Amino acid sequence: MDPADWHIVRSTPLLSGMPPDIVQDFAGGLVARAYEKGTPLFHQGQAADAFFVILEGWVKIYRTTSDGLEVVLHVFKRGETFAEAAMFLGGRYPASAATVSSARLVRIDGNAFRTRIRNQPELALSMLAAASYQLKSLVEQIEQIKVRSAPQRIAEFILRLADGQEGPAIVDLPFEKGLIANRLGMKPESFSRALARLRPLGVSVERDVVEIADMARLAAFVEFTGDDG
Amino acid sequence: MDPADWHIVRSTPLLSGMPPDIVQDFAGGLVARAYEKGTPLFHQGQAADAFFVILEGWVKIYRTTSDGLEVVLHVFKRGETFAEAAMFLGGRYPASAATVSSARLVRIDGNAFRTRIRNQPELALSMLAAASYQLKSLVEQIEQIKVRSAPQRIAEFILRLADGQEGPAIVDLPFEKGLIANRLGMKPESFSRALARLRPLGVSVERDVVEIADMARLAAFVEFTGDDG
DNA sequence: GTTGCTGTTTGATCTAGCCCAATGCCCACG
DNA sequence: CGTGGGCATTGGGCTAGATCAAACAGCAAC
Repeated sequence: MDPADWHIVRSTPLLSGMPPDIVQDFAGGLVARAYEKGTPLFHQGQAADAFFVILEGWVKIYRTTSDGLEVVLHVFKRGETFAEAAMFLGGRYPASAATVSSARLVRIDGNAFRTRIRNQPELALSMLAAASYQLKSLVEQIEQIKVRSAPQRIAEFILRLADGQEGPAIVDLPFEKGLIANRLGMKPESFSRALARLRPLGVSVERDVVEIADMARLAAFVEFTGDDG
Repeated sequence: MDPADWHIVRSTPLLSGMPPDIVQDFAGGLVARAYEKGTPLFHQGQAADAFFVILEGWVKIYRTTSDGLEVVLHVFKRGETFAEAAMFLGGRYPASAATVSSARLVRIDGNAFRTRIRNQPELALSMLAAASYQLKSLVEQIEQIKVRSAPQRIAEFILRLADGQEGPAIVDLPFEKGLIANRLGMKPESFSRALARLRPLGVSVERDVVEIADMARLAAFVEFTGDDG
């Protein structure tokens, strides 16, 4: 854990509310570890005894149905924490997690963290904030799956990647298209075609590099129910 | 608030973790109130200054999109609390709420509750439990929308209503079919047709009463991806 | 270079569920 | 006891996206 790593850990929504001395107190125990792409971190149903901070790379949260289908619920990125709500309860993970790129993570043990919280009510407040943020994001995701078309969902995804840029922009797709497709609730073939359908809106794709002529146009497209034009 | 009401309030997951004396302490402030069917309780974007306990009736949580479409995220029933996570943060409600039947609710003020929590870390733990339960339920909902067919989602809904009964069973649909349809992510027409398609599995419908010949058969149907019979 | 693997694209077909519209059923109200 | 307004069902046509299948590109190992 070098200083840059520390900066990331301290700036997560979960821990940023933590008094500095408590964070320091944590310092000794935390170790960053590198994972290869595709490493499983935990499985749904397992005892939830830890949560994670991502220093580098991407991690997917997914569920496997009884007949082997995989549904990706979320893909977390550098600087985000995941599994904290499940861990906190000391129950079981409701979904599985695995890295989707090579990654560096910090694993934070649940027991240690829980006992700290009992003495630090303010910590619980940050936990609640984090949980509630997740809640909101899931709520939004449901809305999107239900009311947006495939191209709109992709457009929205790209907008998020470009994160507030204006005018023309270039973004890299951070992981395999098949995974993005799953995350957006569609099949890889549909993703490919839907992405192609964004070309008239000034979106061109070369391998995993996406070039957007005008962000505003894309944003407008996401908003409209797309009856025509 | 008669004793039966109290029993309900005390047995919510959120408050059951609360020490009895604290609950007593609350007693003075709480008032049950009756609402007509269709009464809005709060709107998305409003300051989240309270949460609710349902003593009687049903409440829907929904989002209205920019073009007026409504997506129902959840329908809560008697004995459940809602909006606690949003309230707790003191931020804004991420969705709207309205009664879908005549109802009796207890409204619990956020400020009062928040200050109590600061002194009672254990309370925060129950809050977290509640939040995490919601999280899990949303996660499951996303999985269902993505991988289950319309008839399967309905079957699942019925199974939940019948809550563990075995063999033959009879259940009442608790509110309008259109609302159930929305909650399950489909149109009323689709709901009607999909429900009819469950007849071969021993499900018959008469107005809002559903008769199931064999719960096990329905449960099996939900599991299989339905490639064929 | 060749082989093989994995991920992506493209094509052709099929279908679940949406849209639009009509009709029917029930209950409330005069 | 009629009549009107909500909800529910039914019908027909349509389109988005799934499915099945094949071609294709990049990359690693040999």
